[in-house]
Amino acid sequence: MPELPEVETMVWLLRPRVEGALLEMAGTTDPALSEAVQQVRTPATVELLSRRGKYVLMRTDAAQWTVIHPRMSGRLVWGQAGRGERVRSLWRFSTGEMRLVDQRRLATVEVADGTEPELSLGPEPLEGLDWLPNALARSRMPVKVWLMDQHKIAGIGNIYASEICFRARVDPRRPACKLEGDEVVRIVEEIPAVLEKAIGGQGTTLSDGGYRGPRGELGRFALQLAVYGREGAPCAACGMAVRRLVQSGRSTFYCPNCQH
DNA sequence: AGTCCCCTGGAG
DNA sequence: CTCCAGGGGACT
Repeated sequence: MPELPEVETMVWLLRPRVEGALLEMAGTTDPALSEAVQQVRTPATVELLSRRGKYVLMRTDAAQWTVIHPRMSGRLVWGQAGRGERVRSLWRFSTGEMRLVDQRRLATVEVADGTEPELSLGPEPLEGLDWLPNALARSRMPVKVWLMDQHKIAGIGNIYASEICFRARVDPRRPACKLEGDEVVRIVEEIPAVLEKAIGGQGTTLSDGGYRGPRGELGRFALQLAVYGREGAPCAACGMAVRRLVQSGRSTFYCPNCQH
């Protein structure tokens, strides 16, 4: 479920509890994760909890990195998991416990020694986008597919890619290299606008049970999704029915009137 | 860029 | 039963 804003929110909530804490034990009940989790050296003090793209990274003073990717349904929670939630892994700290809950068991955990592991990700979208116009000009990929390509830009997923195209008034099928100058400008503006607004709302929640805030509340951004998941509903800007199409096997939502 | 795959569950 | 789901890697 999580894209950059949800992962950022997760890290933001966990960082005050985890950084500086003593990691006493790491364990898992899932065979798919045991090889990685067994390598975790304890006890060790956590020096850093950070995000890169949609990954969570934790560094300890044992010169060791744990890299967690929530994929579709994973989530890191502090304290107890909710009733019926599938706990795949647990980290016990001097300050309490962190759990990886993951209904679909698609999340990954990797452990690496030494320097920060290479993740083969494009640049962070909230650290300046001066490079983006040139990068778009070099690709014939449909712009929405391009935005979701983690090697090109890190952290944008299926929800926010549709939302960014809508707010930039760009047809998601348009080849990246064929965007007009003002369309590129709007894409550059809307990427941080959409992501930062979502972070401010502590991520997005859909009614089917994705991300929940610290007290189980609905993320505020969910109410502001303009097109994602709204096939057939009227466009907030013009009233025309929102359409759904499939690009690279993923649903894209757009307004055929507002987005050319 | 498309297809299949990993995995589980909900909706229709 | 089929289709769908916020991700992404390995194929073609």
